[in-house]
Parts: sequence; structure tokens; C-alpha cells
Amino acid sequence: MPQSKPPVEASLPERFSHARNVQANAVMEDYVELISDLMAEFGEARIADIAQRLGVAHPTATKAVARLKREGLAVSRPYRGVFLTDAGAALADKVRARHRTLVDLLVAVGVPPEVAELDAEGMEHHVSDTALAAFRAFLEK
Amino acid sequence: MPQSKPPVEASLPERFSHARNVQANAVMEDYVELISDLMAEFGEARIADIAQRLGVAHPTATKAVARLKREGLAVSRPYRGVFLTDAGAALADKVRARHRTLVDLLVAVGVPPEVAELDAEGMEHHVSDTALAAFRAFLEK
DNA sequence: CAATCAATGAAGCCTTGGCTACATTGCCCT
DNA sequence: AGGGCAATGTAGCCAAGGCTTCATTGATTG
Repeated sequence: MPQSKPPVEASLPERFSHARNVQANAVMEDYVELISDLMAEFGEARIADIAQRLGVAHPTATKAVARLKREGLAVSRPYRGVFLTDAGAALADKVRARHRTLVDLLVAVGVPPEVAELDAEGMEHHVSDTALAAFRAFLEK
Repeated sequence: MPQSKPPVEASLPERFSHARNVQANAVMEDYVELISDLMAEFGEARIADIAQRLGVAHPTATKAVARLKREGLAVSRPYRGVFLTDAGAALADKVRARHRTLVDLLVAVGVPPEVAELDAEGMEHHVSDTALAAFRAFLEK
């Protein structure tokens, strides 16, 4: 019986699987926020615009939108624009607010704004509500 | 020479593609750091231990190690433990230091330590050297 | 009013990172 | 020495998220 490692290590697998889980939602979050932006800007989100802004080929965007629809975050009809459901819009708002708070925090601790934007794009998806609340509290000081 | 990019929006696709790029290395970074830990602890890293600590099935770890070897970060012989190359060890050190600094920063701005660990696991891969330097400077204040 | 062309959709391929099921190997222990 | 069991390896499946290529649709404009 190798009973040598009981203490702290137990939570490691959970940390990793949590991170993997978060990552699975990251792409969806990016799409939802972008669609929200485009709707605000043009009244609808076109596949071509989504693909262009995300820097991917248009079939990639089409597939992602299909997944969004499957998960109840967006609706669309063939050859028409994409629109968010209420759930999608709510998610978009949350994601956008989190993004801004994270960028603000990074800048507040001394990260140059352009770098903050770049780094935040990947980091934001992993910021928990708890951390976000701490960020807000810190920024208000 | 390309002129300067107009204002700000032009860089959106680059931000996303940068984040996707970083993400592609994230799993490799996790494996390398973990192998480094196991080598320090047991003198070698066994596939079973890697898989267990990461919370994945062992063939998943085997495949990842194969990629590590392909990229020159690790070496191994069939049915024996896995070892890091110099490049792999250097990467592990960098990743570990970055992780610690990020956790420290999160705690410093008020995030509870357990939450900081959890969130950092996913965020760390997106922290640039520039941001890291800013974190260190902030922590020394 | 029709033709052209841009935008969308569909099909099919690749890699990654999960998984399960099964085949091998090696090591420990009787 | 040999058996059995744990550890590794192998094969093959799946979904996601990229891609290219080709077909279809619709909207603009001559």
C-alpha cells in the first residue's frame, strides 16, 4: 500500500478538471459577447462579420453558431443574421462586465493597457464570481 | 512598412488568435510542470501518477507525453518513467514561478487563497511576461 | 427583370484532448 | 521459476474547433 501522499495533493485533479471545464465554455462566451456587440452596432450579427472579427474562417463561425443555438443562447434562420436569446444576452452582459473589470484590475496593478487587453482575452474566462467581487472591491479602494 | 493601425478595433482578430495560440500551449505547460513536480518528489514521473494528478485517464496522459516528446520537452522509453529535457525543465520552472506570482497577486488584491488557486490554474497560461513583471513590481511595493 | 457576386450553407478533413476496451510487459512474491 | 497483477501501450470512438472546397441563395445593380 503506497499510503505516502495523503495531505494536500487531493484537490489537484479537481483544479485541473475545473480549468478544463471553464475552457469548454470560453469559446461560447467569446461568440456571445461578439454577437452582442454586433447587434448593438448593426442591429444584427452576420456570420461574415463574426468570422472576420474573431479571425476565423466563416464555416468555423457557422459551426459555433449552430452550437450556440443548440444550447439556447442564440437563434437564426438560414441566410439571415444571428440574434441572441435572453439567456444569450444575459451571458453577454456578464462576460463584458467581467472583461472590463479584469482589464481595469490589470491596469491598476501596473500592466500597460494594450497588454492588459491582450492578456485579459484569455484570462477572463477563468475569473470566478468570487474573484470578480474581490477585483471590484480592490478597484473601489 | 505598414503604417500604424488606425485606432483600436483593428486588433480584435489578433487578440482572439493570440488567445487561441496561448491556449494551445496550456496543456503542455501543465504536463511539464507536473512532471517536474513528480521528478522532484519521486525521481521520475510515471504515467499513472501523471494521469491521476491531472484527473484524466491514463491513455490521455500517454498521448500528451507523446506530444511532449515530439516537441522535445520530454524523453521516455517504453514502460519506463518520463523525464524532462533541459528545455522541458526550463519551461517547468518558468510555469511554476508564473503560477506562484499570479496566486500571490490574486491574494494581494483580496481573492481568497483557495479561490486564487482554482482561478489561477486556468488564468496563468495567458499571463504575458510583461504582465508578470508588473505583478512582481506590484507585490514588492 | 435578370444576372452576377457576395454571403451562407454543406461536406469532409485535420489535430487535440477526452474516453473505454483490450493487449502487453515487467515486477514482485510465493 | 513462474504466476498474477499493476502499469503501459494500442486501437478506436467522440466532440470541439480549426481549415478548404464546392454548392446554393439572395440582394444589388445594370
